[in-house]
Amino acid sequence: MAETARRTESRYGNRPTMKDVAARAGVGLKTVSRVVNGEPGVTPDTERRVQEAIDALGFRRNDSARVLRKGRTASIGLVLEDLADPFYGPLSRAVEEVARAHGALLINGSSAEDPDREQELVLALCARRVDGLVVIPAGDDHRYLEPEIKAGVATVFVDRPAGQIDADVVLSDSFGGARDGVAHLIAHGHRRIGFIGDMPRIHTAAERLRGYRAAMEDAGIPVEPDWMSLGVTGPERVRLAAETMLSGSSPVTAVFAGNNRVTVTVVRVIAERARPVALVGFDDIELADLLQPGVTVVAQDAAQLGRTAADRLFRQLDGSLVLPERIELPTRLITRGSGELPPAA
Amino acid sequence: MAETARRTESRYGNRPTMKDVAARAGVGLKTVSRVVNGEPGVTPDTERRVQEAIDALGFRRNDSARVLRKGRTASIGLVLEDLADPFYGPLSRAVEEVARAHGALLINGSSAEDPDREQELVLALCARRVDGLVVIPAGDDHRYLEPEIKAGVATVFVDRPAGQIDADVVLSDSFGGARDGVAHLIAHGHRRIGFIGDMPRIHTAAERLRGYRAAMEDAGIPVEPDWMSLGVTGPERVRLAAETMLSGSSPVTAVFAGNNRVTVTVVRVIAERARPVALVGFDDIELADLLQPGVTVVAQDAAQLGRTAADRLFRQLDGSLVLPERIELPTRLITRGSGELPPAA
DNA sequence: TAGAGCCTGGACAACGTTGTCAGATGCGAG
DNA sequence: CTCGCATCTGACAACGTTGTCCAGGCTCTA
Repeated sequence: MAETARRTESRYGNRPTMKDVAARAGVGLKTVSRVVNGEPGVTPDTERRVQEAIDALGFRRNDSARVLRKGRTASIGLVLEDLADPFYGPLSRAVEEVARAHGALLINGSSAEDPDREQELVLALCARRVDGLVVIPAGDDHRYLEPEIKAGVATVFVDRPAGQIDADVVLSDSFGGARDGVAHLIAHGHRRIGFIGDMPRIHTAAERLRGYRAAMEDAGIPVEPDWMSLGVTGPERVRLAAETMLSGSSPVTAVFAGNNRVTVTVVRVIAERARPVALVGFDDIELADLLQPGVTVVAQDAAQLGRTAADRLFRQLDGSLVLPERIELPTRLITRGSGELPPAA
Repeated sequence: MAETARRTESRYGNRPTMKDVAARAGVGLKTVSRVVNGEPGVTPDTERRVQEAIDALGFRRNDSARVLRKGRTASIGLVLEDLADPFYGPLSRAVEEVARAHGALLINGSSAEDPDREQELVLALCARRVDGLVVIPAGDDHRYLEPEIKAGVATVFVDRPAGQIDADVVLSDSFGGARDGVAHLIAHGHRRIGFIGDMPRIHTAAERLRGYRAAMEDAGIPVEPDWMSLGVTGPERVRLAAETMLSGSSPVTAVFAGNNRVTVTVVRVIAERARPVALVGFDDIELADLLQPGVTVVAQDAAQLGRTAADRLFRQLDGSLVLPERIELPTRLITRGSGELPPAA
């Protein structure tokens, strides 16, 4: 049991290769290759000898060399904003499952909402020669991807459209979802409604704001500037924004929260206040039904977003897709109480 | 603007190579390599010509070939149970950040708690020649990894120890955390306390059960068999288990939930019942503080777990680590109300 | 001005695998 | 007994990159 002897004699590079296996089994290089890949044309006896040599040496095929030779890597890249965000977990998992079904591995990275970092990541993935890319864009100019796409890297954008290039996109209906959510608040008697969202350069944030404005306009309610607050979705800023809207001479009676992170902070702020405030949030959150009152949300199906995107990716690779398309998935309003509170005096 | 012409003339493999760049720039192959890698020994004028050729052709270095030549891939693998589980998001992100700081990419996969799938994934990653592996083990026999570790693949296990091999492990103190959590319930007057956990073959589940038993024994409380329920953590089974414990002739007055998934289901069951039931859960959950009552939890720091593991991984790769070690991170009891309810009659 | 030494650039092999193709072996038929 | 064919096996090149090594041109000094 000398397992502790790790990397002593063997610094690196002395892994057995097919040549070693061939030598040990007393066969040719190609025969080993045939056995490893399950190709026909090897007598059972030879195969057994090769297999024994493989086991004895602990040989494992070097996929780098294989990729170099064959062209395809059987891996796809996923670039998203933050793996730790509960919205992206299911999305990521869904992409992974589709990849797995196609025998591909998933390489992923977080852009941290930084366009430069996104580009750096994407290009690193291209250098690895991933077969395809699923990108949740942070930046708004993706012309840097043009040569890659031309060279055959399948590409699908998710959650937000690509900038400056024509590519497959899978989105949720942010505009419609937000409009419906705000209309729901209006239907319950609210007229002074606040909107707190992500940075305006993020497409979904802009769309949801547009949905908010549309709902207000449809109802003939003029929107006051200080009812809207866009920016980073860290707790500090959101808290400040919410408290500002809820205070002053003519405070809002309801808030529409632009995404899951905003929603949780707004829930906290509202919970601290005496006067009830209606709330509808974009994105479902766990345990939303158990809060008092339950949080009404506009839910999007993150897993479905990921599945759809990955499906399209592999269909691009199959060659069964030709033209880029824009797919918009519907959202669903889930009423739980917080959106149905009447406006307080 | 003919961006729609994707993969027409170019099926694959006709990406420009260094040879193409060299030809176009009118220089030698190695000179291109030098420019691409920022190596010294190229006159500014030559460098400019090469750079122009690179841009004109849209050349991108093929990392597969590079890896084959150099030996190291600058990528590490992460195998966990389910990317969609909120516990693993931050862990995964933390590993990614450390990898990024070392210039490495992260390839990850979900084992879905299936030992075969775990092995399949790990070996696929080894075939890719990842430099290192962070594994949250699903199985309990990892001897299949021995040849890989010997060959130089740095390996760190997280959250649960490796089976049958001697390797670095980073854990949370499941035993101590559970014992403290249960002791907390006992301190608030409970004697009939239930335990609902994950499948017993999972190390953390077994350890937490052991912590539960220890706390009960320390208090001199004999444990009845039907106070303990271990199995899959899907809502159906957990719900059934909770309802069973809470009904009958002598129901439990408090429940210790073995992980985040169990906790949310138990919270739901408890919310439906008239009689209050005390609850302490392992793992913190979002919004736990806003529920009525707030959910008392034994929190572990998932991000710290990931960071610690990744750090050790790269220190193995540096060669600054020699002997496998077992690191146990402390847990933290966060009291919020649900654990402080007195036993109901 | 010649020689030494430095700097730049390029030819070539090697990494480990797979595809091509040709050689070897064994068997049955004429 | 020999030929032909089918079956199995192996030699070799190629994938795209980087490390080694050498050649040629330059500068600097004596």
